[in-house]
Amino acid sequence: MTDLKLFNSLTREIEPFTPVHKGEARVYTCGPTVYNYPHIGNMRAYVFADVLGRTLSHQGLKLTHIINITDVGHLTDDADEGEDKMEKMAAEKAQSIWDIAKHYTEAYWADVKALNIREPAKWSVATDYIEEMLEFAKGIADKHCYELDSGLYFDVSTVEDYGRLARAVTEDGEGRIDTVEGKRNPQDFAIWRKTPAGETRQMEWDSPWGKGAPGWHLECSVMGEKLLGFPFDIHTGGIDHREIHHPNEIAQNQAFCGCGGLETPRNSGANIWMHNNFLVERSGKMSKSSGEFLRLQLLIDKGYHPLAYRTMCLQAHYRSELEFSWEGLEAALTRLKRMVMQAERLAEASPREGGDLPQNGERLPPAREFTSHPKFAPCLAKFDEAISDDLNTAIALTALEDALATKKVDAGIKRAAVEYMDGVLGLGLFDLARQDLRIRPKAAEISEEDIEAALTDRKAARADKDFAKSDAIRDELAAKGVDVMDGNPLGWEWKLS
RNA sequence: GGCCCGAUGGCGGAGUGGUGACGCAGCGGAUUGCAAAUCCGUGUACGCCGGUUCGAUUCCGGCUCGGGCCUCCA
Repeated sequence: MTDLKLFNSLTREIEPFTPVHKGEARVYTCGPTVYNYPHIGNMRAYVFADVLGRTLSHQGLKLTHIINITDVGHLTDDADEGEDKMEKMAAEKAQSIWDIAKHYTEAYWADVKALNIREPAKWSVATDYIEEMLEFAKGIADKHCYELDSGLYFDVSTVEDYGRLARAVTEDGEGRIDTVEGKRNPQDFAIWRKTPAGETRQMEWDSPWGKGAPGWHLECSVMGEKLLGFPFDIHTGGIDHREIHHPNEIAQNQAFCGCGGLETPRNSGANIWMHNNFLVERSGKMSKSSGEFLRLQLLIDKGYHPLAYRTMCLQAHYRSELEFSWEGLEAALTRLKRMVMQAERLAEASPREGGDLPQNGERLPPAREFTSHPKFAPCLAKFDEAISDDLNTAIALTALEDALATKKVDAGIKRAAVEYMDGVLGLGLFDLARQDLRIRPKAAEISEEDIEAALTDRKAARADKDFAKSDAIRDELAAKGVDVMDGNPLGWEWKLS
């Protein structure tokens, strides 16, 4: 087992991973704000966090992973006059804010499941922690906060090294507009947002600073501390969080623990802060606020299996921007298909000693036979080295493919080795059949029954050596988006893109 | 305007101071009635200009181009 090294955004260096609690890993992942559907760029963050969690399990650590669900507190913009995202969507849809949260939480969970993202130890829901947030806020209010008409604000000058994570310049930037009257520093942010006088919100709570809702940075500090304890091991999120949300969260954490500056990373509340880079399109970064966005369901509607998207994510390093294109997705689907076909050949083999990765909260079982097998030991070494090197999934994936391509070996050992590596990457190759990857595109002009009927006719024509007819049927099917494949048990596939 | 990042073959994308991953596409072969699918094999790259070095795609400087952030965002 190679020692795990991870890139820490706080120091901008690759560091050895040393658990805070021996034999354990405690991870907090910033989850979605459930005011809309997640797009596939959002989901990249959870695929990344999932691979991180699986890698920690692979390292033999008992994992406690928390992902939060933000159902309150995000503003449509940073000016505190901005509307609350949740309230806004509720108003637009004429639904209760709680129904909105439920609907989009479930939509998010569906995507999580479809992408083979493991269930965390807990989905922590922000509104379940209002009391704790109030306690947290009261604890830091005197020394670090001040009250304005619009709410309770955090004075960022009261903690050391504010903005270190973002490498932010401390002097006032030209482009930054101070929209809230009375803020001591432009970077000061709301801990508690008061409901404007004369208004009533669906989500509001009493507080020493009046009726209102918590600021959107507060929940992560509170849930991280409550559920994992400061300092915990790793805090993850999208790279955008590196600039505003996490620096603010860190400032709150420093205030809470009364500790010093960030030369000592654990004063931030977590030893390591990790951020995945964006999924981008040629037209620019994906954005929810720009109207149309790519949802996982759209990929499925076009006939792409969701795990093709996971494969696509794994082909790149999490810290690199990843270019999304339909061609790229199709390439990933083909790659996945070929892996699945290799795995299907091992379907009958009973794996030696099981290749299962430990589940969330479990410990790694003792070394298995395949780890010392002459043909698989090199694959596993390559795999382990790659995944332990700041999660180099691109190379780890090739090690998995090396194992799949290994010839003349006991199928049971091969299956165990493949299953193990796959357990870390999370493609679930043995839970997939090639047929599962054949998803009917929504726009398909022909039903599967009609395809099968046409193929029966074609088979008869071929038996009669009436190739003109059989080729005509094939052409008709091709025109309707179906590729016929005679020498293949699957028989036919959809033509995508 | 400020801060930051990137530039690798047709596309995507690793990695490295000297034998130039990998995937998809392409090409060749096996297979097929012909194809497709599958399997095997295979070519092509490191933005530009300098510098350091025996040697740089890899280190340093400059330039050009692209992108991100400074507003909600994974």
